[in-house]
Amino acid sequence: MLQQTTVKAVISYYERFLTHYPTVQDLAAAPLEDVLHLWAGLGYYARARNLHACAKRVSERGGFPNTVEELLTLPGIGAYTARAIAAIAFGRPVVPVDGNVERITARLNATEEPLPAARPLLAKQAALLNADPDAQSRPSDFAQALFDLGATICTPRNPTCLTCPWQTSCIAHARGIAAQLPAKQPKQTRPTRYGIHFLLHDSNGQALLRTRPPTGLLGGMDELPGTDWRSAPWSEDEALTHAPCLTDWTHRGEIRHVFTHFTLYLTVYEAYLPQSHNAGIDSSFGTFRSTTRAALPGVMKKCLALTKQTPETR
DNA sequence: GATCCGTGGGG
DNA sequence: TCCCCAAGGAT
Repeated sequence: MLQQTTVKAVISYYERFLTHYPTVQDLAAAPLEDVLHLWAGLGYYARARNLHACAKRVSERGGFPNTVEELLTLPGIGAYTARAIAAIAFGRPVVPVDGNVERITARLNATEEPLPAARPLLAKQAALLNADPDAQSRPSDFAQALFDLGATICTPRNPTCLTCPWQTSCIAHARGIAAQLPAKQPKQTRPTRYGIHFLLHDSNGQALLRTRPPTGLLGGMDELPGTDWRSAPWSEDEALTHAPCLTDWTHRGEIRHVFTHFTLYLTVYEAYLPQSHNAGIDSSFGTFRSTTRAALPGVMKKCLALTKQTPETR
């Protein structure tokens, strides 16, 4: 959960997750659908799919591997997580390299090569950080101390070098360039995409929902039926030709959602099916289900939040 | 190596 | 409002 996600955002999800799945066997035995439901809103949903697959592997092999090499073979576990588990759970003297450790390392060594090209070099330099026997004897404490140093002192902006225990050995600080490191490659502009989605209620308080393909963007998550997300905006007439059925659609509003690599604007139409008409909708648009039981990503929760809202509350 | 993959908070 | 960044991994 902590991959690319802040502790604050994770905590409530983590606690709820462990309540449902106290052991790795519990997680391995759970349907992926339930796992995605518990993950909904946290983002990077491949992590949930990988964690579930990982639990199955661990359960099948009768326990967790305790070496970096074996951990690396598990789904969702890469160079960072393998070392974090090895150090924190199994006391192996390795240094997990996350964003914090990359930043600390770049500053200690005044490494000016920009990310991401500098990553292999920073990994080699970071592996030497625990050369001190005291560090080697407490791999878990040392790893977490590095995370905390990066989170509280050696921060991305305005690092508080005055209180840093490593100030005297930091080359970047000596040169007065700590705050500028690590350098980063300029990023490309984020494109914009547009889509239309339809919120159709039946007479039982359920909504028309469909499940996205198992991999890729929002893989395995649920959504309101709608159009593709394309670079050109949709006209109202064109949009309505993609509706699940002919009925009295109300333009309910628009939402904006920023993904990692594009910004999305969605227009939402809403309608209520009369009691006698909740059949005859093509299955490609989904099925009528409870929205509270669905695995809805943040972008779809925004769409649902538009229902019956007045402009003043928006 | 470059891309793809969410969401929330801080400055 | 906008940009940055977060206990990264897979393809």
